[in-house]
Amino acid sequence: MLSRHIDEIRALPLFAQVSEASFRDLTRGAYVQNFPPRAELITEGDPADFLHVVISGCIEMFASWQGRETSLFLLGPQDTFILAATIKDRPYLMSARTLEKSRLIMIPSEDIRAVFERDSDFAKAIVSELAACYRGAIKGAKNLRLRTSSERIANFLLKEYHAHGAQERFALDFEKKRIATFLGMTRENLSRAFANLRNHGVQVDGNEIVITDLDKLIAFARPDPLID
Amino acid sequence: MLSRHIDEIRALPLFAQVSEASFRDLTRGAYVQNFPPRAELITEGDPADFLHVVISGCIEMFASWQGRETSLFLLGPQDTFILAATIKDRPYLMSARTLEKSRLIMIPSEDIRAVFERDSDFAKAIVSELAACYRGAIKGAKNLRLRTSSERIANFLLKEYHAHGAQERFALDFEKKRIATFLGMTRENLSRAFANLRNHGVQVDGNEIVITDLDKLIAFARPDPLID
DNA sequence: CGATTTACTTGATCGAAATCAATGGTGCGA
DNA sequence: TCGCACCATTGATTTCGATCAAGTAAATCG
Repeated sequence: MLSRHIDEIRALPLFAQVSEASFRDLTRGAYVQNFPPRAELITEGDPADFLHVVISGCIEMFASWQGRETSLFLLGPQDTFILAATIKDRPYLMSARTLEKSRLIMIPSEDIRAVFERDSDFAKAIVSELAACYRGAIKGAKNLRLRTSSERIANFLLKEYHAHGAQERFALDFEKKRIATFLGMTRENLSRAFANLRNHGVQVDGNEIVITDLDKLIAFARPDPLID
Repeated sequence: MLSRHIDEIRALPLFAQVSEASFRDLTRGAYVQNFPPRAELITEGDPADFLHVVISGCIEMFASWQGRETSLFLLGPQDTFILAATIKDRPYLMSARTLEKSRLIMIPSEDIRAVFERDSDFAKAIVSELAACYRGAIKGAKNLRLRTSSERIANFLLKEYHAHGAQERFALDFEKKRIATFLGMTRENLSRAFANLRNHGVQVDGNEIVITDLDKLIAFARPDPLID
């Protein structure tokens, strides 16, 4: 089960530098599991029994309080969760659910902590991963608090544009509902914001995007390496 | 200069477990500096030259974009910033300014990275600190996104209440302006929210707080260990 | 002591986004 | 092919908080 994925796991940044022995210790108790869409993987408040690594699919991290719910992150292949809870041996602060059919590796938290204690290369990898997660969280907070929804979409489209080889015409990789979640707004407001972008060099037809005026879009979006 | 503070630095969680040799290496290039109120200590985008540790005073972490500004954290004694940028050797994502007269230790980032590489106890302390920062950031995001401003204040008052030995009458430790920043709102809305809490078991007079009905306040605030 | 700044409060208005509601389009299975 | 989900769009309304505008009280300073 696990062996079919050994190589891709080994290549993940978190494991690339650890010794062969440590890697065996980490994978011995680990297993790979497939989940259907909309499966709740972990629930906030539960003890952090496993570190999860996404192999394929799409995971939403969210949190609830008093019947309200907010989406905090969207994760894809190679992302991990929730490292901080695993390390500190504290309860999860977030819940996770699949948005589509997904495959994950689950590694017992005790194994993570044990290897962390004695393999300094693994400890370094963890620090690097944690620091990256932290900076990602800060960037997300800035994106949300400093920009309007139209500005967030404009920057999102610029990133997609470059991810598609700077083609002026491309298709969105996700359904709009998911993009709305990802950008922290409702799908109604996403629609309105897309409509609004017609004034800023973007044509939208279904999930076909045409950048009609790149300079205008950039002038509106003002992408910033300290946020994006 | 530094020697007067050596003991309190040594006692910080980040340094408590490191060897004497590592501690010397960390403090050799470090220095203590005093800042007046409203001094800008670091600016987002600058290279991460120093890890900062607050000895006394109060520091606001904030970020700007396109003339807008948002306050992200308020730090006090024993808090550190910005560890993640130092570790990854990336630019700061946030700016920092003093809110009052403050004293800080500044440790060259290279020294942090050097000791981190070879002292695994220090590496562990860094992981613990980073994980704590990360979880703090998540809690902050949940507090902000899942609660209204009145609810945030209600929970803030409950924490102050317990910090003052569960006395029903106590004085606020900060000026309201600062509390507003800390809770992510304007001082006008803080005033309104305080007024609103009169319906939920709290009397406010200047910076004197009287909890007239604790159960009512708790019922309104719904404190949650996964947020507070 | 009076003058000026600073902190706080309160009211009025504005704006961004959420919510509610209605409708149109598309794919899918019976 | 018909119905049925599900997604997306659009409009109307509401809500929360920000902003603007006075005005008061307390603190500081000449």
